Amino acid sequence: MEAHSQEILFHIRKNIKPTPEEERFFISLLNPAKLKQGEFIEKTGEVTYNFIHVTSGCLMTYYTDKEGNDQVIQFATAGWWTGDLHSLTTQQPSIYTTRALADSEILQLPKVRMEELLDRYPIFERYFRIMFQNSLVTHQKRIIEAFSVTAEARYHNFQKRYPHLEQFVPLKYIASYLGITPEFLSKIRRKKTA
Amino acid sequence: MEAHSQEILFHIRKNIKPTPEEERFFISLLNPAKLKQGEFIEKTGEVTYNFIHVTSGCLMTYYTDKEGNDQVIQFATAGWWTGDLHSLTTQQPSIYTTRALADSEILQLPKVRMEELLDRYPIFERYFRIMFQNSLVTHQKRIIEAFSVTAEARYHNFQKRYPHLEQFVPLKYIASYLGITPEFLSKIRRKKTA
DNA sequence: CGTCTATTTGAATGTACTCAAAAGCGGTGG
DNA sequence: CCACCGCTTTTGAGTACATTCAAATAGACG
Repeated sequence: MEAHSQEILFHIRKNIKPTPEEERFFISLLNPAKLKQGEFIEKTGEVTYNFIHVTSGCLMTYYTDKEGNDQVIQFATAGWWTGDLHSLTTQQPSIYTTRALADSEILQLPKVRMEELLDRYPIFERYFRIMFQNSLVTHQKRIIEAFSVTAEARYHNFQKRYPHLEQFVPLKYIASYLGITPEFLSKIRRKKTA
Repeated sequence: MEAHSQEILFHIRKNIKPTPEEERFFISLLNPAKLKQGEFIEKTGEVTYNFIHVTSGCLMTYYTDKEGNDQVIQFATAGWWTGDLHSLTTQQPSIYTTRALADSEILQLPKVRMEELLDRYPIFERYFRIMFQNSLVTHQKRIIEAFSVTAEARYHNFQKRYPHLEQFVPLKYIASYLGITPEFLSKIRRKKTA
């Protein structure tokens, strides 16, 4: 079994305790892939066929509105799942784009394989239930923050929460994630450094 | 079987097809309750012991920050689940308050009963997995909207999406849900009516 | 080294907030 | 049935946070 598989099993075992057979089957469904920095894995307008697990590197998912402005929804580093859940579920064209911010390794779980998995071994229903539940809690907090905290405070919280990301994520994407313009983020940073 | 039970089964059957025995067991775990308008069901600082399903009426969940400002997270009408998932999972004190906006009927699913249910009938893992997955999609869209759309447009989207809510929810709570002040919502409304 | 993109800076502007006060509305008691 | 009280909603003036636009500077990559 490869390093890839060990990585994802490590994350899964934090939440559920599958049998060796369940683990083996799960791993057998995954398609590994490597992405170069800047490479796209899912594009707006296309249907999403895979749920994506990040083994190494970093991916970002963003929404592009009619005016062409990008809004970053998520940065996904090792151990995270990413992609467009809505498109994956409904097989409608995706409203998001996902691309690699750094050279990355991913594992792709195709929708139909995922359904097979869940039908055969319901313990994985529990796994994804817990993942989504935790993610929901995080999303709720982000909504609160968006509405009740200034951009400056949001940036400082971001730095505390994801210290490693600031190292290599271009500031304009961090600005987008925080819901502000790159210019304003620059002004916030000047203030702090001064 | 009471009206209560039929209501919740109706919603569950949209997502999964439980056996009669599974349905019977599920229903047996629920504690019905009635709430008067304004009544609290979960309070900040207290641990959440129940997952709450709304059968009729309307509940709202909000976060109160250090300055005492309320931020409405969710309105829950018939067919919705509500409460503080984080507190329910971790048994840490809740950061949210949940109260009835109108006379309401709810079904409470205690945490320990929910765990029993999920251990015994994994089909309910699927049910909650789907619920959380759908909720996540909605939350992502709300984050996008918070950051990339003006308050005026958010209000109009809200009107389209929840036309029935505006009938009886005080405007100040709608303002809070939209992340704006009641004063500013009033100004938006004046503009439209004029 | 030159080119392309990311980041910074500054001035003018706009969106939404704060504070204070008036108006509207619903219930309750005399 | 009306008057009063408390709470919600509206209005207005002044202000603050964040944006837009334009341009300069800095970095990264071939």
